[in-house]
Amino acid sequence: MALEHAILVSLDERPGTGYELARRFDKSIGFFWAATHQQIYRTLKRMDDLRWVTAEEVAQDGRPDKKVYRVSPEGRQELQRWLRETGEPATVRHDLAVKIRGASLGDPRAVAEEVARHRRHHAERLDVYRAIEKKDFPDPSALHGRRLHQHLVLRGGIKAEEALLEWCDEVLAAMREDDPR
Amino acid sequence: MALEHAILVSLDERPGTGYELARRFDKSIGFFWAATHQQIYRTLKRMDDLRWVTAEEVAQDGRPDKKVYRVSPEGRQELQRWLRETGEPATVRHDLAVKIRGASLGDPRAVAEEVARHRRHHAERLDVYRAIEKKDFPDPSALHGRRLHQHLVLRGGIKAEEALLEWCDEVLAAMREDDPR
DNA sequence: GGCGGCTATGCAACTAGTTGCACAGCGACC
DNA sequence: GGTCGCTGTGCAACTAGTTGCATAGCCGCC
Repeated sequence: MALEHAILVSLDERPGTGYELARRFDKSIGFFWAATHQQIYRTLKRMDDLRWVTAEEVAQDGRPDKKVYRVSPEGRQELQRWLRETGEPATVRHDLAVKIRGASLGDPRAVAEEVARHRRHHAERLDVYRAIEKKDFPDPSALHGRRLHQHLVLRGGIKAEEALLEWCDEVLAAMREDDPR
Repeated sequence: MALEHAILVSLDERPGTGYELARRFDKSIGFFWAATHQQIYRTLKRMDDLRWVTAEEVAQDGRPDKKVYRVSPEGRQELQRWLRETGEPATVRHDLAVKIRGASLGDPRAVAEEVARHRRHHAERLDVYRAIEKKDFPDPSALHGRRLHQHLVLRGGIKAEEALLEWCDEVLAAMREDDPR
């Protein structure tokens, strides 16, 4: 399970509350590891029990107290242990691929429309990634260490979305030719 | 949940036992929807309760009886309903990306080695996909209907693995330049 | 003056997925 | 003669992830 480790990486970059982490998991690190606020709160609690993080309660007025978490030495050690571990490549689960494969058992046009929807999503996502790259990494060749690594992860997102976009286009073209309306 | 639907698609192509389905999920359809034999047996049982499949018990000698499942009319209807449904794009979970992003908090060289391991895995997987394409779809432009859809899904796998391979190479080159040994 | 959205946390119940084990006979290999 | 792997099914226990709800005050909008 890598949620703990994704949280450790994120908290190491900047301490924060469960709520803030949930925001970060809606973007940035969450582009490569999805998580809801529920999961994050539960996991932070467990990590606190394990002493991988320390929580500092901060009173606020006008809103509930918040707990600012930061990585402890034990947490950093655990992260280093995990980084040395070998892991299996992520298991894939693409309902869209299953739908395409089953298209001829239902309405292929409805499936084509679903592919078009996904195409739009991937195009948007790609725009977001490219905008981040332009803004945060204007000179990629000058990068080192942490900043380099952040950029490389973003590059992975860009390459994945480009491939998905091309695939959607290929599928749409082939299905249109197979069944011209 | 698409496991039921992946099973429906697979059983519609050819009826089979839980064991056979588990084999298929180790390759072919399983390249796009991972599942263990445990999950498959449990799901088949539930699908049988829902009358989406029918089971025919076949006695064998020398080994346990087997249950050959096939899709029922209700199952086909459910599949058609699902094909018309819109779904969200798959949530991603790439521990490798998390590891790269955290590389500078541990040993970047160990992470680079992990990237190299994944690179080998993706290169192998790409070879498998290309071999299947060459063998099963020698003339892609002549395909229609079900065969076309099967090929398009395979194309998605090829494009995804190509993108991952290129990404691994980019990461390895950049990390080597950042930290030449 | 009400409604929705933001910050902030969390419980409870559910669904899905993983891991380990068990049974059982066959054939192949060493 | 024993171990390993294949076919075939399945239970039990666990871990992970999702969904719905609750609390609670603030702010801005219509």
